[in-house]
Order: sequence, then C-alpha cells, then structure tokens
Amino acid sequence: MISPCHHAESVEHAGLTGAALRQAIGAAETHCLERQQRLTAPRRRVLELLLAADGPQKAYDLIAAFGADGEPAKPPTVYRALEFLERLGFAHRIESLNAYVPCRIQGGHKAAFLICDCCGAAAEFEPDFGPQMASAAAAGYVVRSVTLEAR
Amino acid sequence: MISPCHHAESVEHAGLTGAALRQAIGAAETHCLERQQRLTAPRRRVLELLLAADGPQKAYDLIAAFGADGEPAKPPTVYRALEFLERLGFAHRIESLNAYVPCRIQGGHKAAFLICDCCGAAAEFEPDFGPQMASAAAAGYVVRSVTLEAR
DNA sequence: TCTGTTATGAAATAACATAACACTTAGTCA
DNA sequence: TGACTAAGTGTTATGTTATTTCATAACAGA
Repeated sequence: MISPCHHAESVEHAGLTGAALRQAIGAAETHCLERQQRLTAPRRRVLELLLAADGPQKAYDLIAAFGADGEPAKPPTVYRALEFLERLGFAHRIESLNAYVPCRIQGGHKAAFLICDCCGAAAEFEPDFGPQMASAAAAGYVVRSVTLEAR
Repeated sequence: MISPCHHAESVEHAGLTGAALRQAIGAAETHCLERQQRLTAPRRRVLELLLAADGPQKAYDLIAAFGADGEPAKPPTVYRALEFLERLGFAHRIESLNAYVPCRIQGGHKAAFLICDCCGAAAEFEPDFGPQMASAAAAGYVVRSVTLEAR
C-alpha cells in the first residue's frame, strides 16, 4: 500500500496489543485509584478499544466494537465512558473529526493535534499558548479549555 | 438583564441591520465578482442571516429562518451555502459549538475564537501560530487549515 | 445552439449525541 | 448490620447534525 502522506512516520501510533495494552490499562487503573475514581467495566472497555485502535475512533465505531461477542453497546454507555475518560485525561475528543483518541502524553496538559487528511493519523502535541493566553486575558476571558487542530 | 460574564464588551458583535447589513452584503458581492464566484440567492440569504444574527448560528437555526415566509430550507441548501461561504472566507465554522459565524476580519487569515460559555459570544481574533507551524513542518506536515477555539 | 460545468431542489437516511427513568452497586455511618 | 446516599449502569426513546442520491436548472464558452 502506497501512502500519499509525507509526514514523519514517527508521529503515527499503531494500536497497542498484548502486554503493552495491559500495561497501559494497568497504569490507568492506578491513576484512577489515586484519584479515587472507578475504572468500571464499560469505562475500561472503551479505553481498551481506544488504545488498541490505529487512529481516531468515532463514537459509533466504539459502540459497534464494544461487545466481545459482537453485540454493540447502547450509545449512552459509550458516551458516558468517553466523558469519564476525557475528564480524567485518558482520552481526547477531536472536534473536527467527531472522533476520540487515547491520550499519548503524560500528565495534565492542553491537547493539540496534527491531523493528516490522507491517512487519518492524528498526532498529539503539547502546544505553547503563551501569546494566545495573553490576548485572552486582555479581553477579560478566563480560559477553561482550548482546542487546537491543524490539518 | 445581568450578565455573569466578565470579558470585554467590545469583543461582542451585535447583528447588523439596515444599511450596515446591505453594505456588508454588497462588499461580499464585490469580493465574489473579483474572484469569479457567484453569490447566488441561497448563499446570499445564509450570509445575510449570519450577519444579522447576534452570535454563532447553528445550521438548523439557519434552516428554520431561511424562508422569509417562515418556510424552512432543506438542509443541503444551507449546508452547501455554508460550505461556499467558508471557502470564500465569508464565514467560519466553530467546531466546538457546531455553529457558524460571519467572518469579522478582513483578508485571508487563520481564524481563531474566544468563546464565552456564559453568554454565547464568540470573538474572532487572528492568532500567531509561529511555533506551532514550525513543529508541524518539522514533522513533515503541510498545514492546510487550523482550528483554535478557547472557552 | 450545443456542451460542459456549476449550482439548486427534494427526499431519504446516515451519523452523532442526549434526555429521562428505573434499577443496581459501592461506600458510609448510625 | 441495616438503612441511607451517591455514583454508576441499562434501556428506551428521541433530539440534533450532516450527507447521499438523483433529478433539474442556470450559466459560460465553443
């Protein structure tokens, strides 16, 4: 398969499998315990699907893939899990794709993405919003969240 | 009406009316002619609705308001017009709101928004993406469009 | 006028997301 | 330990946003 993309391969993320996947989930579990939050079965399952995927996943992809037996989940099950995972910083929503990715960067941070329209890859990076924050403050805003997505 | 918002009033935009509205549409018309594009009736109507509105408009707000007689438009009519207006730079889509605003800044530019969750205002500003563009280029991306939205 | 192209009209449906309510489970504290 | 409370889940239904498809109309250039 020939790719028309010219960007660095290093920024693409293959889905996790096997031990790496289990380890990532274990880390999330630990993180939840520390924060007195519960990584319940549906939440864990959605996180697992995100981590195992090769790229951004649509909500209805997750809904379809949810059941190990092929049974889809009910939409609210997945949307609730996604909300939880976002809140805890384990996942991000990409607004311009209506899709979700597992967080690839440790620690609390502002998320930003480079999205390839050719191959669907979405590379997360940690942006420097210094100048923007200054102008927001000047206008009297208190910035609560920031979305930056470049195609 | 008491507003809980603390940001500068100056960044809010009241809808255009009367002469100002006609003038803005005339300018768009001129701009289209220069670029050999047609500001057809549905496109003009959607632009007019955006300019006359007090804040970001949802697609289905525009659909509902489309007909002067109260008849709604068919969804594709409005979505096509919005696509045209975005392409020509007359309007922007705000991803995190699923809504649209008329462009408030002259000339080709990257759009960025400060969005107030209290009052719904969306203030457009022209961001400085120097550092971000550099890292994108380093990763081999050619940036085609950028979305920056701060709440 | 013919032809290629761009734009519109209309119906249907796909895709994305949430409301509402009943029920269960986990913690907690008298 | 039993009752209470809060958080989470399951389920049905519905609301919202966006696109596909096919047919037709308007326009520009040969």
